[in-house]
Amino acid sequence: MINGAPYLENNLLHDSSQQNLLDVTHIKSSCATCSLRELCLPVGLNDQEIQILGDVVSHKRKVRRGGYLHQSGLKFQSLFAIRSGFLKTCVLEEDGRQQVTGFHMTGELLGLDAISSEIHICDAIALEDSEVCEIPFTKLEEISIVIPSLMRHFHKIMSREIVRDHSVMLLLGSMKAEERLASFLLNLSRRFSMRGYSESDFNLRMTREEIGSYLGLKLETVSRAFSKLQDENIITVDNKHIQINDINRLKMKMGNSSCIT
Amino acid sequence: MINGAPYLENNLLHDSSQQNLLDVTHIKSSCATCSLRELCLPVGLNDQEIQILGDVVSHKRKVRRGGYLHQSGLKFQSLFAIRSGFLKTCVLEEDGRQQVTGFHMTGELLGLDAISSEIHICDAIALEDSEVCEIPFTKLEEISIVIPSLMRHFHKIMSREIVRDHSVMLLLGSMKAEERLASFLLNLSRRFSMRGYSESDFNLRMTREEIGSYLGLKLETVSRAFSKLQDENIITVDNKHIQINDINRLKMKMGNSSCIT
DNA sequence: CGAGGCCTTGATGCACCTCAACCGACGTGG
DNA sequence: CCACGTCGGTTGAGGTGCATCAAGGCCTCG
Repeated sequence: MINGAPYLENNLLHDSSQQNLLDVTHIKSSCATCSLRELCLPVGLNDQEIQILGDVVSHKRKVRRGGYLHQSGLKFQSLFAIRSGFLKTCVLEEDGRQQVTGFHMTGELLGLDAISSEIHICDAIALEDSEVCEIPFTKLEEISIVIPSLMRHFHKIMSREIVRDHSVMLLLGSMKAEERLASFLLNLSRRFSMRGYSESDFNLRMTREEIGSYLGLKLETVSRAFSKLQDENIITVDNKHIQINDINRLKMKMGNSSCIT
Repeated sequence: MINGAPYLENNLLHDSSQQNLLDVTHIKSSCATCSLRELCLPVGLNDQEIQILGDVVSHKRKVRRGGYLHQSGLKFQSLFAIRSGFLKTCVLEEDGRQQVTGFHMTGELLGLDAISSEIHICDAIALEDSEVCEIPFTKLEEISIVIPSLMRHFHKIMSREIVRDHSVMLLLGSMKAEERLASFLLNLSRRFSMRGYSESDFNLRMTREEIGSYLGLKLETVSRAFSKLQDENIITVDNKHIQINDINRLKMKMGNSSCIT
């Protein structure tokens, strides 16, 4: 999908990848050679341990823009580590509204919320063509018995997700629209910069409505908040292209509250 | 505290001890005889495994009403399982405001958010005299290597916390005051009923202000929402004593949204 | 008794929602 | 080619739900 390559390619490894309903393809991959190993699950593992993990994480899946990585209600079997691309997770309410619970980029792990019930309780949708590594969860638990440092790191990842959620709760519970948007932009900025991209110049992958859903605001309010920050010369907005002109004043906008982690 | 008894009493049963800086006491305990083992970490373990776990969970701590179980910034070493009582967790912002991130009752596990940084990032404060079991986290990780079902259950507990946080995010992001309060009351009701207490008649342990902080509302708004639900004969409010008169209509109040899990 | 904590209720203001109009980009089909 | 619809975004006008400010009641405690 990234250069228009056919999805239905057939490779001969133990991986026979047909496109399924969820709009993905399967490809062999390995942790040992992955450029994300300092960001992803393998953090802190030695070569041998990475090899064991890589054998478990044998499948790579592609999800095209707009496609589902997983859907609410489906049985949970694997976590997904994002190799490239950008996804959102969202829960669908009975009345059709959907609430975005997170935006996810390379090196992040998806599916942690499904461990408890073994059923996916949210949808994961690609906001741009994406590739993920599939990590069968029971196998991950098995090898984490022989690789204690992997287990420890996995626990930290889950814990970090809880911390992140708490900071979003704080945002939703006590910040004004402009503060929320500032916090959101700074969070994106930091995550882009951690991945080697510019911290002050990036493209949003999501619509105003998705941002609003995540921040507990209506899309018009998000748009107005963007305009206001631009009027103050703190950022420059050109549709989805954002430049942060004065990151310190953007931080001031958040008031005394701490940023989304 | 409850009846004005001195705190520094020294009794000779397995029930006493000295008050330390964090206002707690240390006592020997065991999972094998704990009435909460179907609710707490030991879920699904056999007798031998419970024994191993019980040996690790050797200390019981008491926290008086208003006392800290742990404080933000302190080094994380143990998880805490609540044996009795009721606690809140909250983060303190730079400007002095505090936001409640959760209310916690018997059988629930505290400290999961501190695993990632190994530093407590929130305060845990007892809302009534409470007892907790202290679970040294590195030991828990060690024994979960030899008790895979413990590891699996622990992962589910962490995952459940993430699910819970997502449902609170949904509440904060999209529900009106009355819906939030209804959701909150139904959540308490369900958790009380799981523990053998009445689902329709209970006492709140927290103030209106703490409820408001948790729900992203001001205390006056919480108070008005209580009054409104009472005016409609859905609940009866007598200060902290709540009776749910019509649980179905209370559920309707939440709209189509799902409850806090 | 007075002080302080917790709660309730009323009056007022404002931040955000809602509704609506409009714009530009893009794709489609006559 | 242009007409047209759709989608995402911006902006304005008006309404409203909640915050804010303020007063007063109840209870406990010293």
